[in-house]
Amino acid sequence: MNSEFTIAVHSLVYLAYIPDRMANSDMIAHNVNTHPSRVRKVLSCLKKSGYLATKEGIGGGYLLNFQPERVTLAELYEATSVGSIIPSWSSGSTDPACIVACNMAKVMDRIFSDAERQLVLYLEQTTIADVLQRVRESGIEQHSR
Amino acid sequence: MNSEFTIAVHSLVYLAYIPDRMANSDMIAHNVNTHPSRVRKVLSCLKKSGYLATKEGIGGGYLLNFQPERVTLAELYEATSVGSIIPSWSSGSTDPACIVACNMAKVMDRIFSDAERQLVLYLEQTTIADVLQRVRESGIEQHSR
DNA sequence: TATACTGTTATTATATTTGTTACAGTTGAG
DNA sequence: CTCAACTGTAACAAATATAATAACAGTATA
Repeated sequence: MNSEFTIAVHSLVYLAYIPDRMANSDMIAHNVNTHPSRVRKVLSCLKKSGYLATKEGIGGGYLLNFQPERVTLAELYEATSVGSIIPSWSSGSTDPACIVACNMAKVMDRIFSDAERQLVLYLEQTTIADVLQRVRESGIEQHSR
Repeated sequence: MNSEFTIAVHSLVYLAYIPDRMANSDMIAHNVNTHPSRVRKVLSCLKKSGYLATKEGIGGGYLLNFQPERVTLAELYEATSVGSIIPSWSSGSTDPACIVACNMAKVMDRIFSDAERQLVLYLEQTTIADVLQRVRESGIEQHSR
């Protein structure tokens, strides 16, 4: 799985967490632990999909453009990483002498596509608000020990 | 997703397809379109899990050790590629100043593990015999055009 | 007009995946 | 017994994918 999905989810959870729901790429990159440029790349994509507003110039940054309860991980997967569970390598050949050799790639591709559909169905069950909630619960566990 | 899973499935479908259900790594590698050594690596793993018998020496090779109707893709995924949909990269840091930064990795890891469980559930629905059937149907489509 | 941002591209570094070679160990035929 | 044909495995090389970094044009705002 593509780690841009992780960066997208983390960034949005972080924005949902902070009071004014706004931060620039430096702050997000520091929280996510990657390079600001990578954050900008992922978030510019989420902006195009309408999940974020941006403000350029002094004091600007990324601003959450949705209710955390209304955006699911499935949407973010589709926006950033669709196809990423399908392996780039395919078996078989176009040699028509063996139906296994020449049809396996097609059959496996179908299996992977369907698997991805199942994955998306599962990701639909979790919203950004849910993830933030889990983060908070993790924090509580941590302190109570 | 790991392509060893693809190699495993393709190899077993091929063995299930050929009449005597036996072939050596050269024949399988040629059908799969990879190196015999890679085939041996994957299949030695499947042998350990009991899906194959091997015969060394002249005329030897890999022999299907199960009914194609009784082995699911889930088992092969577990044998060859478990964990492969979980990204190696994790976000966040151990810096305790922000609960998002320090708990996201754990929360995401849980999400990916659950996603993998869903994937396995899906793969349980398909057997090697089903895949072979689909290969045969692809072949029919191909000829009827 | 200077400054602080985003958006984007290009480049480098690192990690992963795949291909290949090599060889020890095993089996069975002759 | 000996040779040839296998598997099993490790080591290495090549190719590819991923992540980090740098650079800079464009834009908004103080």
